[in-house]
Amino acid sequence: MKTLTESEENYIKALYYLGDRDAVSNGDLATRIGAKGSSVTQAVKRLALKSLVEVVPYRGVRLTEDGRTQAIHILRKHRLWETFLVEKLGFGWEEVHPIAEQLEHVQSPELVRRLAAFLGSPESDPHGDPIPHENGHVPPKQGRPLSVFEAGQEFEVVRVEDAGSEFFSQLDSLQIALGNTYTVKSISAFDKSIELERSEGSSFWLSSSMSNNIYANPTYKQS
Amino acid sequence: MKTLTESEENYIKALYYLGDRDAVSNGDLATRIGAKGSSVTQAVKRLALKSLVEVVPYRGVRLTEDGRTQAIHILRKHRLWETFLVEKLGFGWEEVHPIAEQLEHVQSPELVRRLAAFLGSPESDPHGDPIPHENGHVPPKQGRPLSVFEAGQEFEVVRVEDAGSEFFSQLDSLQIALGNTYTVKSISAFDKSIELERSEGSSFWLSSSMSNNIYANPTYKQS
DNA sequence: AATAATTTTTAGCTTTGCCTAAAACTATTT
DNA sequence: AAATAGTTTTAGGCAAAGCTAAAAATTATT
Repeated sequence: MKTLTESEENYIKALYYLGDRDAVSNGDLATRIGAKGSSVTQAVKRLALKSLVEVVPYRGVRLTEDGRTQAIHILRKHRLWETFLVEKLGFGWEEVHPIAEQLEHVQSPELVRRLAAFLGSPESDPHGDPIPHENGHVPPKQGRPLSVFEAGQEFEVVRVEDAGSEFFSQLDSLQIALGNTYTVKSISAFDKSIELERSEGSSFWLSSSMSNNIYANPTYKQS
Repeated sequence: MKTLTESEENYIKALYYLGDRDAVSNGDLATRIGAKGSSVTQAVKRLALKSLVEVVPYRGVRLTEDGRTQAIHILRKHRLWETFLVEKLGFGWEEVHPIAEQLEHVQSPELVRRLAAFLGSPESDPHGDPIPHENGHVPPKQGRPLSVFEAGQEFEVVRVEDAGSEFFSQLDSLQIALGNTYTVKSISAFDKSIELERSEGSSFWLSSSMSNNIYANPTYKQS
């Protein structure tokens, strides 16, 4: 398993994100990477030479098992570093992504092992995304979007999708954080916005564009 | 102050190490970087275009004030990360250099600030080398080589030079660590090897090639 | 001072990774 | 089925960073 360049790592990470085991179109990959289609064509050719992907011209690119394994390891590093930045250095959860994108390229298996241990082998990162295990196992993503819950349902926020820094500051100003529980008070028939009640009694409205990026598990309160 | 490539950062770091404000020869720089002279000639031309160095053909290269400032910031990052790796992750002091060489290239001033705070704003790294301040001030290197001490003198080990992993394991097996104090019991007239006495009474001999890489401050014991 | 040895630079080649513009292929629509 | 629209690939450039081999400049030696 040879060590990859930073660009190569970014490509297989993007391929895993966009398609996991499925084929990804040149265009989607180009958008995700932020390069032109012609650059992507070239890049995936190089990746194919290293058996990280399989390419069918005009049809798309797909990770090989080897490529997928490597992608997962990079994801593991990314999420461990994000956890470190928030838990140990006190960064806000909206700030850590670009820094983790740099840190994830550092090559040292021992560093990853020690970092994970230092953090207490966390199961999920500050956004609630699962941290792949060292053996390559990727736990499933937790939670369902708030839109699926009905009035009266209590739930625990377990994950948020990265929808930009404005989304995060909105979350912060509403004091929404992972682990918090709320009850659905009502749902607007007009625009699907949701009224939530905090455990201490106060309540507030959440637009559907907000709630679509918030994932939760129902709590079956002991009666 | 534009952001540099990893290669550029390595060049200015090498220039700072080899010459600080003095000119460095192409050959010395090539050896340090691990590249051929012709590559170095090219590289320093690029650096000169960015006003990081001044080049006089056939005469050598010298950092500009801007280049020097940037070198010091990289050194600060390097030594902070080494401290993190040893203090927080439990790495041995002989293992951390190559990992810190990767981490030092991560770009985020806020990360450096928070890392320093997290570590308690350390003055020196695990080898006893001074950590440059955020404002660019570089504290002087501490200690003098053991060879300058005379029999009967007590001293505190404050710094070691990186002389390879065998050197470090030798230090470990003799239980020599920063902060420890010893007394010079005798000095061999033949090969300048030194007999040292530990505070608990036991003693051992140290070859001059070992002692030349160990730096200490005399302790003036209160009588 | 002239020659020899060493160091540095120039010239030309390679790979990575990006670009634009044009050609080729696929998909859609009439 | 043909024309058009959209996507992907090819062709040709460019910059960073390395290399080798040859030329030029500097330093050392006779």
